[in-house]
Amino acid sequence: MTNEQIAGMFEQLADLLEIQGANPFRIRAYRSAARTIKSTADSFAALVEQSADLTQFSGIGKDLANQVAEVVTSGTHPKLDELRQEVPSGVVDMLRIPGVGPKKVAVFFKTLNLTTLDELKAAATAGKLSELKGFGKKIEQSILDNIDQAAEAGQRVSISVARPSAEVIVDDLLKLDEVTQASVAGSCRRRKETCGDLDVLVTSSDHGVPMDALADHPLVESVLQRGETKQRVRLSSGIELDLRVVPDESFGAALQYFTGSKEHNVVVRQRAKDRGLKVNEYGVFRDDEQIAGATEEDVYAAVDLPWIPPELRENRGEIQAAESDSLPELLTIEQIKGDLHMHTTASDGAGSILEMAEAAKARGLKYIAITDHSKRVSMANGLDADRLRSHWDDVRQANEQLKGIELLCGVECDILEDATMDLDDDVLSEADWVVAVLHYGLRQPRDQIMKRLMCAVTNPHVNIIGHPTGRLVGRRDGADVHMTELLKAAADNGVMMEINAHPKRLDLDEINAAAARDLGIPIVISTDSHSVNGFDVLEYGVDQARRAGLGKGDVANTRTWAQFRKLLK
DNA sequence: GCCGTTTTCGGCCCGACTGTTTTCAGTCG
Repeated sequence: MTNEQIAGMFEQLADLLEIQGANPFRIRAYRSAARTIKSTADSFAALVEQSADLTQFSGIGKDLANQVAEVVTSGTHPKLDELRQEVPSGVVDMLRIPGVGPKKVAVFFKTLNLTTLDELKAAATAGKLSELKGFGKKIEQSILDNIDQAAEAGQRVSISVARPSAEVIVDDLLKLDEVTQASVAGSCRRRKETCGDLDVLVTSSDHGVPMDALADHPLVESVLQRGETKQRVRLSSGIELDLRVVPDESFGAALQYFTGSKEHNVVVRQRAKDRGLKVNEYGVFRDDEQIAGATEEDVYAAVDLPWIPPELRENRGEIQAAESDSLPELLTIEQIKGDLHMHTTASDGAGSILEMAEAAKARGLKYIAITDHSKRVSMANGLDADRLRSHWDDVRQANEQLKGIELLCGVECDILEDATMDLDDDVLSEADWVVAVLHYGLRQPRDQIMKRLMCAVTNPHVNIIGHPTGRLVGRRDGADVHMTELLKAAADNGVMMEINAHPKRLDLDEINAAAARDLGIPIVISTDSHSVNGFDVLEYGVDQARRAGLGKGDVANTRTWAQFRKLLK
């Protein structure tokens, strides 16, 4: 049972309790525990086996600790099963309709006995919803307008899709004479892997101007809401965007507020309260007097904290670090000197060795490793020993020709389903750099997955585990990796860990990357480029590292190759 | 349901927008 699964059960429980009208703070407790479990690197299943004290984790008390133990040992949750009996899953699906929350869902279920989205749609079409007390024609129509999207609603989009749109809109709003400041906020500013929607903030002498400009923007499909200070639109890409217009003296407070995360802000506001202050999106107030708010720095200073980088604002220790003046100096993309994972036409890449090298050099990289696939990946034209040796000859020859960049002979070697390496040790021993990866058999049981990873970690020639879990963001869970065990073995055997920068992978995630760093494992951020444009994704890997709190010293490919190779076993 | 050393009870962040109301509830972020 993975942390994700345990957290998922608590989240379902919270949804069901909400529809039943349970105590909102009890519901919050379940959500908060789910969040803690999801954002912990250690496996709760393993912790239960070791009889560890789970109440050491924030938001998990005696009762929830028992529930976790029960879930892990029995695989089921009696209270959840009971609630599922009482509330059909189709009722929970109704929560995905924008504008429909637990209270309305409860009315649909309890008074009209509607149990699926289809039944709800039929009832709305027949005009039955508007006959309910507290409901009218507008709500009914809004449900009809949105119900077909309910299946897609709530789905998050990749940061690589969301962020470019938001930045174009911010740039265009900044061109308006009436707009003085503008910024992306929300999860996009925190550089999360995915965004549920976009938040954009502007200050303007005239509220109407930026709102009109947004409504007419080529990326915008329709306006969903418009008030005095807030406008919600849908982009043609399907992403929804909130625009907020605030006065200049409130820009910092609004930016802080709308950047979130919610959990981070709760702590900031509690600190304000403890100091007799109130923080809202308009500023920091003592009684009715505004004492801060023009800049984010002022807001944090008002609660006795230094400015905290948005990537860290998740209430995962950054407040304590800020308090003790030990916030990390986060990695920047300019500090990356080499890229150690990429493909060429020798396997499934689109660029030649020289094309990839020139493109890397043009981006300021000083060294790259050519790491084409090994033979098991036949679909990608993976290389056997003979082809690989001949390919390395070409790499060495290219290295002779090129000035200003160093080329390394590498390979992305599969860890086979039977826990052996796809290439023999004598071949691997000739490589400058060996990336070991799982591609096939990701659904194998944990024991076999771990056997395979241990085979790679203990191999004397393997330098790094690439995309360690094999997950695809929002599409496929990774293999059932016992991460704590893997990281410990990697640390013991001098094996590094990759943050694969491709926005579909971002693997390790920020939780596990931080856990690796804590064990002193050098992290390498790699693009896994399959073409000369593939290097573009580096920024997403850097963002992931920043969210993990990594600095220059934690990331090995900030070093020159001469320094880097001293880290190799 | 969690949390805490001023508390083991009584708190738990705050405001905008919408739609349905004649002053507020629900939803959202």
